Amino acid sequence: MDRATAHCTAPAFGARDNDRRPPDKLGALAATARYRNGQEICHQEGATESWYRVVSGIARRYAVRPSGRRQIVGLLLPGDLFGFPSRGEYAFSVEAVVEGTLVACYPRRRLEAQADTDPAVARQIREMAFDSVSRLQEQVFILGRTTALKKVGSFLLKLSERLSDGIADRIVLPMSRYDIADYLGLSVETVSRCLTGLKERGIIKLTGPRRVTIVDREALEEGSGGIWSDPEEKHRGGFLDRPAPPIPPDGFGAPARRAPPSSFSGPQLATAGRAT
Amino acid sequence: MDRATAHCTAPAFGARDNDRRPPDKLGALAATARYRNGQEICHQEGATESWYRVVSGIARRYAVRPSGRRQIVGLLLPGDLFGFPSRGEYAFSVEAVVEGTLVACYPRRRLEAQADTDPAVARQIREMAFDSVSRLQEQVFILGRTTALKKVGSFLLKLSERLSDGIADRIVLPMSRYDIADYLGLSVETVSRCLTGLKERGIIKLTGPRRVTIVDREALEEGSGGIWSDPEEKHRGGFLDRPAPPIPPDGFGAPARRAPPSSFSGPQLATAGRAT
DNA sequence: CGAGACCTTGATGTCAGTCAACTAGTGTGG
DNA sequence: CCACACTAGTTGACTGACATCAAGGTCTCG
Repeated sequence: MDRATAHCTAPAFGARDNDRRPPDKLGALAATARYRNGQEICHQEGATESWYRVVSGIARRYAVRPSGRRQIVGLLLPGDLFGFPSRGEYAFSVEAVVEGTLVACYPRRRLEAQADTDPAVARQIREMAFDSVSRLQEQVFILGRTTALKKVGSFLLKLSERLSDGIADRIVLPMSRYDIADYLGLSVETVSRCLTGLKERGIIKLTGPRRVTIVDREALEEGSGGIWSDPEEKHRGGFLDRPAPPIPPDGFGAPARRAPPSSFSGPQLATAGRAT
Repeated sequence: MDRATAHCTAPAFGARDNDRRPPDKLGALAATARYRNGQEICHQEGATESWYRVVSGIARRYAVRPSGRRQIVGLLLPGDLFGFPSRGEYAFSVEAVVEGTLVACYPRRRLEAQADTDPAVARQIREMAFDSVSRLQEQVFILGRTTALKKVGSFLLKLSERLSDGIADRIVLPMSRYDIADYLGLSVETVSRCLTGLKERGIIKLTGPRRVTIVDREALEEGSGGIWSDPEEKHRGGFLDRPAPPIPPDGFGAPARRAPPSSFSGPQLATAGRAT
């Protein structure tokens, strides 16, 4: 059985749309389907004639490398649109992460036709694409972190932001350690160690394997490294400087070296553009 | 002097548009400006009332971490649109990488108004946003590579793809090693070592610090790791298995372990949604 | 109970970051 | 002109963070 529980219901959503979206103009064309954990939603994203949107639940966009290593290149949360054409040769698959993930499926052609006639639809699609860009940039930013601890920290923050509407500090991880590892480009063991590391520093609490409570959000934010584009703002090192695991008093501690190497917007304008 | 050489000329482009884009509907509103190497194009991307588009030259989107480390989160090549609103708290700056980078600047409101009346404009903006998504996904994919060698390999491939219209195997690196390092999340030294490593394996040639010739593209592609979503396709290890540096016959060599760990589309459906 | 998924912890090896030294090209000023 | 400073790039030695390998623990389900 493929797409086992797929049942087509026309509008059927807009009811579950969980947040601050504009009134939905896309609903009319939707066919929703429910997916089980691990079930494939679309095989070659972008190659299909459909666009998709997560209504509830969570999905992952991934590729499997020749080595057998799976890489998760994106997490799709409620409200996220996916499936639009990708120019590159890369093609990713998407599958559900949590049981009963509900996905709306739109025929691309008809949606685009509708966008051509109704500017509001066009605008909404545009904004969703912008959202995608925004999220991907954040992800790139997270992946660019230097240490595993910071990656995991950033990941928790982002998750809490998107899952709990920004305030509640109790997160239920929707995915396994393996998923997190594949998402952050780490090994499972490292992810596990980082979580216990954060726990030992008193920054988070682990009440059950999947339940995380953020105790010291500020430390987490600092430790996860800045966000600010100005070198001036904020200079503390972050949670890496904190007491560290109380029992084994080894030093973590961020080196925090490397001054902006050069070619910085500064005065040296003429020297710059030579390039051989 | 800010934006030193900025001179406003109305259409002024479409002439330099370098590739396979649809006939340009956006030109009429543009004001173009030329930037020097290292010069800032926009400070808080997304916060401005303008959208930008690289006409010629190259720009980098970056943030500076509290540690002083600069992180490049995107490379903007000719044709790329940037500056659209980002939802997250992250704000990146954009500056020119090569001398004389030409950037078109559009008033956001007027462009959106035009998109509302002209579906072709709306469509074009949409496609540009999709392109952005596509490129960012590729970048995430590259950043997810495990080894530095693979990252650099992927980077070269992507660059050759985008800069030389896909065929020519001679690349002129538009950026310094520092930039590459900050882009790939590596140190300069590692980037340098990787390039010489690839040279010693006979995969590329370095004719001058900024001039790279891809000798064995296939090896580069294999070594940089797969692209395919099916575990079945392709199983060779890539250039890491190759003779390796002829003089120091140490073994690199890809471990290529880790089978898809679990929770794979498999039968365990009921267990999944528990989360505690 | 046993099987299997999921998670954690420990020991060990290795890749890449760090520090340091060196080369080369370029612009500056005595 | 040459000394000097500065930037870009390369290479080597050392070390530390993370992957890997291995073992054990917990929970759920059959």
